[in-house]
Amino acid sequence: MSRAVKYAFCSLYKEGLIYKGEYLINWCVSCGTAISDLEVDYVETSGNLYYIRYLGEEGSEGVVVATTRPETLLGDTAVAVNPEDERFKQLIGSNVILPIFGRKIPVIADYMVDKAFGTGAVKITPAHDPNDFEAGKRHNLPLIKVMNEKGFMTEEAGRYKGLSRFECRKQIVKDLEADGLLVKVEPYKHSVGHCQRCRTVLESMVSKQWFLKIESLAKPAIDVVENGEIEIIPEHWKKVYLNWMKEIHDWCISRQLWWGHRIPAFFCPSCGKSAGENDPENKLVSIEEMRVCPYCGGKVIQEEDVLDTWFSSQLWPFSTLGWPEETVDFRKYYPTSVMETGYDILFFWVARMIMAGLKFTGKIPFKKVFLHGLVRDAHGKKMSKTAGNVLDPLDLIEKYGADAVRFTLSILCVPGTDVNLDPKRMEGYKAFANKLWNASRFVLMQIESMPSEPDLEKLSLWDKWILRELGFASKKINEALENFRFYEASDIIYHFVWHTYCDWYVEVAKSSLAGDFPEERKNAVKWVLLKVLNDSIKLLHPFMPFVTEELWQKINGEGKSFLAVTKYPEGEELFDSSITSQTEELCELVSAIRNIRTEKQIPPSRRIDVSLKPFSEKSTLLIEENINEIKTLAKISSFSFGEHSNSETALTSVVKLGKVFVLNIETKIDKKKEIEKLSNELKKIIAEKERFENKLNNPNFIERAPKEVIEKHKEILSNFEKKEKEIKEVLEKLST
RNA sequence: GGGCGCGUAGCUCAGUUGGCUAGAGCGCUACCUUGACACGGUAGAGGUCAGCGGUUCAAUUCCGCUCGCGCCCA
Repeated sequence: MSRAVKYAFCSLYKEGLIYKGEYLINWCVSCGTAISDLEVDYVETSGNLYYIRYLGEEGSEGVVVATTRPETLLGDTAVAVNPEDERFKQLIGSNVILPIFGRKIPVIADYMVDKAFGTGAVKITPAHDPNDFEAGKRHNLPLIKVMNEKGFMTEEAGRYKGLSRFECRKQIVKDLEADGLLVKVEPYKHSVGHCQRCRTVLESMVSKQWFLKIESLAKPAIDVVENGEIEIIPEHWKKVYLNWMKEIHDWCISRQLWWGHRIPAFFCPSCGKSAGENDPENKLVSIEEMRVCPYCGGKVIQEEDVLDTWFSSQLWPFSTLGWPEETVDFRKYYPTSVMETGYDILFFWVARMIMAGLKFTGKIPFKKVFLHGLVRDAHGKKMSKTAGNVLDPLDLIEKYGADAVRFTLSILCVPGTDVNLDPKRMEGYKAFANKLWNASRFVLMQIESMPSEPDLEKLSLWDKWILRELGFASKKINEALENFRFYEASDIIYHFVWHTYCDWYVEVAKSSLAGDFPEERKNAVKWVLLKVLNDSIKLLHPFMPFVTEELWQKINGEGKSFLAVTKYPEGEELFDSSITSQTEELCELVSAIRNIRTEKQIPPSRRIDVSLKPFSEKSTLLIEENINEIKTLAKISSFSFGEHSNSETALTSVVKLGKVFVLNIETKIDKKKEIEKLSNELKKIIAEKERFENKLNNPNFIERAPKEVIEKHKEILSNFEKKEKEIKEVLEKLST
């Protein structure tokens, strides 16, 4: 790594892309180091706007400037106004008198000045303000440094020398007041740059630092993202990336810290040659230790400064593979496929890896960049030690298990959104792991020996249904994973295992395994139970690696194979859609009966007799074929079909998605309550029905909407009509 | 100041080219220890999709404005 960093530095240097220069940098007086633009935190701060009069040359009233930092006036070398500002036109080119020092400074015209800010005139301190520094370069103004690296006033500050920047401000304000030059002070909110590391207010300061010329590196890095060679996911960040890259500034790569890669550059006290400044033959950098000056043979001294940590991090995709050596790994694995990281370091790291990759290897470092959100606390607050809301992953794992922690992060990983990590949520997924464990236990209990694969076409409706659902789930999970929709993939497998497999299929299987059925049928059910469980475990493995591997071993034989290396189920559409619709109809019926049980407060332990008013021959046949399962699921002792007339104790109904189940259950009913319930239901249905009627009566709708939509609407309408009719009939019977 | 994004159930969030009666998890209510599972089961309650206006046959979805919130860059 160290060698790669030196290599990178030296080669950039020899190409003339690294230079040392006087530059306005962000300086932290407390850390004693320069920091990059990206390490500055802007904090909204209440301060004051000081209005200060700079008198005219011949004692005229001159001009009033507004500033938040009066102490910097000591380093002022001009006053600027907007060239289009009528108020100051006649002043441009004349001089004004700098308060306190009495120095003459020019009034210059520059478009950077905002006519609406303060008085429309601003003081220019090129050595201590980034905008002023740029203006100073444009107008050839001298740089006067009035503050040192520790935040104290310099020689140039005259009688203020030695004061801290804050004391100096107080004193200056006092002195201005005494001279009658302080026009007014008004409270002012502005954002002030703070050091990300120590929170100290930063200074803009002229200083000698090492820089990397970035423009020629940025161009190709813009191209590869613009033309899609590198894909950023979610796409919205592409815009953010390009925006930043197109306004990129030279990168200040030196730091004055005691840790980090020391810059491999040297200077020679005897001949005065110095890397980055007057090194015409680019000899004063070296990957190897250098002792003597290549120009004069004198003893050289190495630069004390170290490199910004991101300078080495940018090499990561290839330096980890052995670069700058042409290793086997490098040849085999570079470029890599996916870079996955938090969006907060898109600029710090990702952008720089792309630039460095293109520069040093000539290739993109990765094909895709997946940016996930940041982990925050349960209510979206940034975790911080001071706020005391930090969650330690090891504590969470201890409490909920690594599988639950991992699954939770995965299901919360919605692209573009931060992760609000609520331990409560983890509890739910710990329960899920437990559920899976118990379901597996049940399946293993049923199976003494491996069932043989049955003829799929001969399977029962329920068997076919769960296999079909498994196929869908697998397919959707694969799609979701391919598109980095981890939350969706996790959600699908969760729902499938718990609410499809456990809630329905396992319960149905119980009735087949317990009943008096031929061995062939039982074998088929066992095979399906196991097949679906095995595939579910495979599907779940990336999200819950530990419990799934453990179960895999238990089911398929300890140490015989590893789940991690089995093929991930791809999923296919099995059988036809009638399997789904028929099963759904049966589930609706079961739910309808259960609903009545609850409403009529029939305890689960009590078996009941049910008769159902049939709605079609097909349905009747379907129900008869699956009567065993229905009886188990709804806890029914006897089931029959029949149109019942009125009965004091029996008639009731349940409205479900597409149907009205009119059931006779032997229990007392409260007619009044029943009528009330159904009337409410009827109201809702009529309202919905009318909505669809209105749409379908609209000629524009019929004309412009696509055919499928119209058909769908018609179907829904007819369902509502049927329901309305059924409910009305029941109501009529109840009220006679 | 410039840019980006977000306001959907009590909480945290899905809802992919506009088209079923807007979903999930947790929480909540009622009933239930039924031979895999109380870290469980069954059935429920709960939403004028922030507000206003526009485009459209049709808007949670597209556009504009307002209010509230967050982030990034100056």
